[in-house]
Formats: sequence, structure tokens, C-alpha cells
Amino acid sequence: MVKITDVARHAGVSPSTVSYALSGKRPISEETRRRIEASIRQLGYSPHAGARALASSRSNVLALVIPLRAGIHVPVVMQFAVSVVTSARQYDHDVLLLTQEEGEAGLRRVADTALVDALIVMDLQLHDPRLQLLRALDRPSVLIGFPQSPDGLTCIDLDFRAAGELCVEHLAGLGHRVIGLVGSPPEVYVRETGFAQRLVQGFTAAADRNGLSSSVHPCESTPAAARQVAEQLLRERPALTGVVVHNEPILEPLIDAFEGLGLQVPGDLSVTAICPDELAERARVPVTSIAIPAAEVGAGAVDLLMKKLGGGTAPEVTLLSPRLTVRASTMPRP
Amino acid sequence: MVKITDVARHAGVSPSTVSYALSGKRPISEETRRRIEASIRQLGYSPHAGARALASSRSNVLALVIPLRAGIHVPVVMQFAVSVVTSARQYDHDVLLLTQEEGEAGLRRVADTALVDALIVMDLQLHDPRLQLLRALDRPSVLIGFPQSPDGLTCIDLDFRAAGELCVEHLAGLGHRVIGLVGSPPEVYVRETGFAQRLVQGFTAAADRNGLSSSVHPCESTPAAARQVAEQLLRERPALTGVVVHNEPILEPLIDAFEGLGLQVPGDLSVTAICPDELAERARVPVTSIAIPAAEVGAGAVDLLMKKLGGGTAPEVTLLSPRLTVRASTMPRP
DNA sequence: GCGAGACGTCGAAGCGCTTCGACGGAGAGG
DNA sequence: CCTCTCCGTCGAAGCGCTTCGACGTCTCGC
Repeated sequence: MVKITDVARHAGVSPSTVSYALSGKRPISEETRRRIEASIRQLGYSPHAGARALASSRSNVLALVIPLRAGIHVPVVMQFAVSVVTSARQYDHDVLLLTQEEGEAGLRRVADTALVDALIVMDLQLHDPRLQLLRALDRPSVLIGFPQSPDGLTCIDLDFRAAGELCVEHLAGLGHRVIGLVGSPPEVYVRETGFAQRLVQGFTAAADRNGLSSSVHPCESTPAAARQVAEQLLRERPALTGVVVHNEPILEPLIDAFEGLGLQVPGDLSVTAICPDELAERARVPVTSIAIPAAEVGAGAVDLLMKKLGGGTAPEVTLLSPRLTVRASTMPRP
Repeated sequence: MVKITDVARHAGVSPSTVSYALSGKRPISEETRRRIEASIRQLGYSPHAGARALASSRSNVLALVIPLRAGIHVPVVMQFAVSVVTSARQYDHDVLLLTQEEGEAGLRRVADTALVDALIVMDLQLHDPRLQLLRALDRPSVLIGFPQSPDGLTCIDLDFRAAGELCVEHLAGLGHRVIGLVGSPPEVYVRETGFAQRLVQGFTAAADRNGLSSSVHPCESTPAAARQVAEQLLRERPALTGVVVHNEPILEPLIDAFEGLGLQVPGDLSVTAICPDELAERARVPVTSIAIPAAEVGAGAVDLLMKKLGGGTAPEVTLLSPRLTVRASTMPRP
């Protein structure tokens, strides 16, 4: 193994000079730097990560905790992960993968052993025991998603309230007057981080603001439940012409159900969804939708973390603006 | 930060004794060990990963390279990843996540900086440039999947040949005499690691052995292509009563296509597939299938790696036996 | 023309841990 | 009873890097 002293000798300088040339923490003359770089290349030197971490108390590694819970859309998680890794590399950091399974112990372990410099945690519960821990840890962290109260933490996610509003504005702009929201399973509204609630709030507020008649319907993620909701909606609100769906698995079944009940999409009923583009695109009727901007969220999380690692301060809340992609499932009210 | 010398002082022993108590590399008396453990707990000591890595030249971290390529079924990749992380933890190791994007440079970097002790690489190409690199690296590695020739490397995967055979045996056992294999897109047979080819070999060999009439049909992953293949099959082989599908995205469209042509599944046509259970289960007709045992493969990869890290030797090739789950899509020939 | 900085480099002191050789004491074997 | 071993522990020497203070050399302003 070639080490920094080898490089130093080869370049005719001291090890500290090599170190400074590498880190840029002190000025080094152009010529010396060049010589050092040449030596590094010739000898094939790469600094030992452990030694570096020990001496500098920086490991240049981030922890990423991914969720395993049922009901999570796996491809989206993967997008987050990939985007975090890619962004981290831009800052010359690597990413250690932790599963939720490891829980608090895992977080504490990687933080306390200084294996990682900072943590990114996905998918926290409303009252997650890890919140307290994250606050107490001596390492910065960023949450993807929002807990009950983000006091003292740093969170980033899609602005679900704005997403709800945007869907409604779109439907209202097309002339729809009676709309419904088919949401996540009831337990999500209890258990999760409030993103579902915030979507509802945005949906309702925008509907009111636009003078629309609206209603909200949590729904299990099964085709049968979708059928039931469709029937119920048509029975209770026969004038319905617009629907917002926030429940990936039943998007297609729900459209099928409506069509089974004699409603054409988008002829009789306009449908928008909050779901991955890929799902919206390949539905039988491509669906006008708002996607979770996984890549942006991941990159944003890393940016925030780096700012904190650099001694800067990050806002507690970062909300990403939703972008609506218009597809074939919405049209002006007949 | 509390360090090993603090623990040593608190327990009234020398730092080396604490180290040996922790690692078990030298015998420590029962009583001393107890005292040390108590001190560790009281002081909340956790060893510094960097220092440990530097002194022991072991980081206790594995690298996992995940694929990003199109056409890869993301949930399966995730299953691999989770299983690798979980298994690694059992050996007190962590997992560093790399994307394929980083390529050779990434592998070299984490290996040369001693950031990781060993590597797991998923989804290699037939003639992957990384193969040479992995052979040259001073760190052990395990491949998930098979390259052209595994000389000097360690590979693990589902035994696709046996999977092909198993599907055929199942159909043959049900009395089917004319069967077809609808496979991956043509480019997969060119590009990839031979798992597709091996499936074909198993399929054909078993068909011959059982005196069945068989044919193989690569197929693009689009519903249109599926429809075309279905038509072609019925035209060319009117006596067809059994089909094996190895192409996740078109499993459902293909069944739809057959039914559109007047064939009932399984009444007129028995269908088996190589695909994730989740896909097989939630199809309109639940499909008899062989799943990629992602959890086993991941765990197996880690086991192999640990063996190599421990100075042991690992077989070049590890094939996992396929398991066929019988569902509603197959029945005895009418 | 001279002091004050700034620049570029060096040497040495760690960072916190593991590991090697050494050593006293106890038990075993002759 | 004496030596030989093995057991349990200690001290010291690194592992390879960063960083701090120091020092000589320029440059610039007045």
C-alpha cells in the first residue's frame, strides 16, 4: 500500500504539504501541487479512509435509512436512494445503507462510532421514537417527510398541500364543479407523517376557494374497496365530474370501476392522481398526475445536510413545489 | 467522546485488555470481562470506526453495487439490497451503497481507500469491464448473477437452467405435450449474463427428455409484442396447451392476449412464469411461478463473502434451486 | 528602507484503536 | 522441587492521516 509519506518522498516535499495540496486547506504553489499530483498518479496513491476519518473526525459517509413498511411504493424508495447516493458523490461522500429494521440502535451505532458524519431518514412515523434520538445525536440529520412537529430537525418533502390545491385548480379550470378525493387507506391518516392530511387540507381549501362542492374518501388499497368507493360516490354525488386519487395501487382499478359503472374517463369523469409518472403513463388511460419528485427530494436532502455539515444552518421545513403533468384523463366538463 | 482509555481506567485495566475483551482475540478472565462490560455500559462507550479500521485494517463495511439499467425489476433489486444489509449486520458489518453509474472508478475508489473490506456486485454484463478489475482488486468480491466465465470470481444466483426444467416438468406432469417459452426481449439474450440462455437450455433439454414438442420465442416487453407472439403461437402450434413466460412486464398482457384469442387460462392453456411472487399472485389469474429467491441470494452472497474474508475459500459457482409455487394458471391437459 | 503581512512549507503531535512481545503467576509434568 | 507451559494482563509501538504552530521568504505600503 502506498501512503502519503511515499508520495511526499517521491515529490520531494513533506507529508503535510501533500495533505494540504489534497485538501486545499492551505495554499500550495502551483508548481508543487503539480509535482505532487504527478507523484500521486505515478504511485497510484489513494488515502486510507480510516486514517483520514481518525485524523480529521470526518468519515465522509452519510447514513441513509430506508423504509421497509408495507404500503410503501418500492420504486419510489429506490429513486430516493439512488438520488441520495448520486448527490452525495458530488460532495465526495459515500452512503451507508441502513434498514428501518435496525431502528434506533442502528442510528445510534453508526453515529456514535463515527462511522457516518450525518444521517438521512426516510418515512418517519408521526410520533417516531427516532425523532428524539435524532435531536440528541451529535450529528446533523435530514428527514424526508414530516413528523408531527419538526422542531429542531430539518425536513424536506413534496408540498402535499400545494399538490392538493394544484389538482383542484386544474379541475376547476376545466369547469368541474363537483369533485371528490379518493385517498389513502384510513390507517395512513392515523399513522403517518401528515402528508396525507396535508393533501386533504389543500384539496378542501382550494375547492372552497373556488366554490366547488367536494368530498373526501379514504379507501383501502384493494380493487374491491375501489369499486365500493366508486359506487358510493356516484350514488351520493351524481353530479360528480372530477376525481383526485391519492392511492397508487387502486388508481387503475378505480378507473375500471367507474367505467364499469358507465362513466367514461375522461369523457364523463376527469381523473387526476398523485403517483409516480411511470404509473400514470402506463395506465389504460394515461392519467394527469403529480409525481413525487424523488430525485429532487433526495438531492435536496443531501444539499441540506452538507450545509449543516459545513457549519451552516438549514431551514426546518423545505417544501418542494408540485408539478402537474396533463395527460389524457382530464378534459373540460362536458 | 469516551474512548477506550477511559473505559480502561474506569475498569482498572489497560486499554489493550479492553480491546481483547471486546474482540475476544485473547483470553480474558470472566471477572475482568464483566468489569469491563460494566464500565462500557456505564460510560456509554462505542469504539471509533475510523480508528478501528486504521489499526486493524478492517472497516467492517461491504460495498453493494446496485444496477440502474432499464428493464430491471426494481422491487427485486430492493429485496436483494435489504437482504444483503440484514445479513451483513449479522456478521457485524455495514453496507455501503454504490450505483452502477460509478462504474469501475467507484469500485476502485472504495477498495483502494480501504473504505470497504469486500464487494458485492449485482447484474454484471456478459463481458463486463469490471470483471477484470474485481479479479485484480486486493479485496474479495461476490457477484450476483453470472458473467461469461466466472474464472477466479465467486458468483451466486438462481439456477435458471433448473428453473426452466422445473417448469417443463410441471407441465409435462400435467400431461401437456406441446409447450412454448415466451422469453425476454432479444437484446437480453445478447447482452446479459446468460441467465436467459440457461433458462432456455433447461427448458429445451427437459422438453426433449420428456418427449414434448417445444419452441422458444423471445419477445419485446410490450403488450403489442405479446399479442403478436400469442397469435403466432396459436397459428404455428395449434396443439399448444402449455406456456412458460420469462418476461415480467408482459405476463399479464400475454394472458389477456390468449384469452382475447379465445383460449381460457388454465382451461385451454396452462401458464407458468419465472417472476416475483407478488406479480404472479396479483395477476387476474394467479400464475404458477418460480420466483427469484432474492433474500436467499443476498444472504448467500454475504455468507460467501464472509467466508472469503475469514481466509476461507468459496466455490466459483453457487446455484440456488428453484421452487415452483403452483397457482391457478396450470391444470391437467383437458 | 523597513515593518507588517501573506505565502508556502515543514516538523511534530496527535486522532483512538489493535497487536505484538513480554512478564508474572499458577498449574502440570518429570 | 524445579522447570515448562499456558493463562491473563500490560506497555509500547504503530496504523496513515490531519492539523497546528513555526519559520523563512516575498511583497507591499508608507
